[in-house]
Amino acid sequence: MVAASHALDLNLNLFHITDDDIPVDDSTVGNLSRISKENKKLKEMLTIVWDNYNTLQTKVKKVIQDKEVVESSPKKRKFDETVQQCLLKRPNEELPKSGIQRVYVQTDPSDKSLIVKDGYQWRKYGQKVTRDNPSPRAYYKCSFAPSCPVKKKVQRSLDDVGIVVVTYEGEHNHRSTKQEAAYALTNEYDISTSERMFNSPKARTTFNEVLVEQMAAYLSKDSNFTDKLAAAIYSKTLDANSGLELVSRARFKQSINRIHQESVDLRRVPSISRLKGFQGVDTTSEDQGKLMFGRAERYDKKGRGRNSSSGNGKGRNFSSQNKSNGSGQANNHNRMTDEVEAEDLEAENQHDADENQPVNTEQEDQIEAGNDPNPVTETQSIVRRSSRINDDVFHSVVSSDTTSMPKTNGISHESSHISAAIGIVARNCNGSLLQCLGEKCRSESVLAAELCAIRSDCILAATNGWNHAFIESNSLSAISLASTEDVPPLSLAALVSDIQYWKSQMNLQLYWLLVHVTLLLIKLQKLLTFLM
DNA sequence: CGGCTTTGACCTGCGC
DNA sequence: GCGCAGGTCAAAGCCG
Ligand SMILES: [Zn+2]
Repeated sequence: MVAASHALDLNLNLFHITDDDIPVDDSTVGNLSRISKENKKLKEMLTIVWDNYNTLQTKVKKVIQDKEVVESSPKKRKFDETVQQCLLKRPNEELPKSGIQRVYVQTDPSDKSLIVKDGYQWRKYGQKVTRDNPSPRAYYKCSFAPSCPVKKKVQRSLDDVGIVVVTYEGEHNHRSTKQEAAYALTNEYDISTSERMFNSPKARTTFNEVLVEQMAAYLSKDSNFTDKLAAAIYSKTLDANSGLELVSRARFKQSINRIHQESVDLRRVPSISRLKGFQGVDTTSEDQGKLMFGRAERYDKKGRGRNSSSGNGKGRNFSSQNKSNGSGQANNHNRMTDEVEAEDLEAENQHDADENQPVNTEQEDQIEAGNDPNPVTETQSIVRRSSRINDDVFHSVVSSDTTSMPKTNGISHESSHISAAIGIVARNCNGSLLQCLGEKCRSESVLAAELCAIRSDCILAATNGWNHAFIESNSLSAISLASTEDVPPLSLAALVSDIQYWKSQMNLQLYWLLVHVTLLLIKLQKLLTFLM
């Protein structure tokens, strides 16, 4: 994330300064054009990465298909127990006849529904009891039918009731909903789109404002760049003033200090150890099943009410389940608090904190990262509650930081587990703290830790009933994985499944941070034009 | 009211 | 042709 490291605070404070028409020196302009170029490069890279990702995904799929199907003992199923659509175990099996694909999905045996979420929308058109299998077979057509010819059959395995066999027939001639979202992320949010957004007063919705503000807040973490810019603007102001002071130095200094302070505060916010009354949650891999268990239970409870008790032609009663949306929030909340057991921390308004206590953030960050001085990666994700256009709901923001480090002497984070710390902070659009919690997590890879962070964000959003929240991560891989309906790597399937579950339950949206970097840079450019 | 599920009826292919 | 099993249709009903 090169672009993210060149940050500029563009929040409202700074905009007030711009009203006074401050000139900018050439070095700043140079910086900006450089960033602009970098951003372009990043976008190109993104396209390449995305293509590579898809290629890789296809290859992985193929490899998995070639692999022999190995039954795992029920005891070993620590992730996938009771998971509705956890595509954990069974590799796909492409039947000789092309276009027919069989997928084995681990589900809760007690759950009689035959719903397998795979990112596409289906319309059920039949259900039959088959000869030698007690559980019925459900027939689905793609809801884009007749334009899309894909059909699928879903039936529990005869050998293992915990496994659902899904037979796909044909190929979709359209993207899935998740692919659509991912595509929108990578392609639609290009410069021109952003520019249109910011040029049109109508389109400049509250949401976009918050989006940019939050991104600005995120980027202002890099005090290095804000320092430089602030200094540049300040010096230019002094030069240009020549007797006529457009901005009082005191006011300007105050603004700069504020920027610093906010930058410092932003660094402080995710720091778990600083949070009063913080109580971490250890979600080591052994415990990961918990969350899913709760989820599955809840899922199981819903949609039971409307089964017709009459049998079908063959004299068998079917119970079926509704789609998995719109479940009760109160229940949701209880579950979450029961299982996560994280204490919601007291809100802390950081804008009130005007005292300028110098903080060596670099040092502190290292301390907080743990004893290991060589953290592998840092993930930041942000959950934002958007205000829907017509709702007068105030905005709130939740962000989380993950710092991962090798568990053992840092040989390779692929071969050994890593431990990660996840701090989650809820904030409103002003940056005021609303809620904090944190957890430790041990995962098999950095990517898993990133997914873990995203999942935590999802869970927090769900806990608070933040429908339509936005979840951001600077890990493209994690976002991509969570946004595609393709079969994830086995080791990540549970996490991905969890994220997708919450995503659909709460209508969450996953974003890659670069998108917002782009948005911010647009605004930055506009600011500079204005300044000059 | 539209989209989806349910479910009995109907269609089709196959073996005898 | 008949019976059987798998697959599909479509009317009725549910639900947001
Ligand atoms: Zn389709």
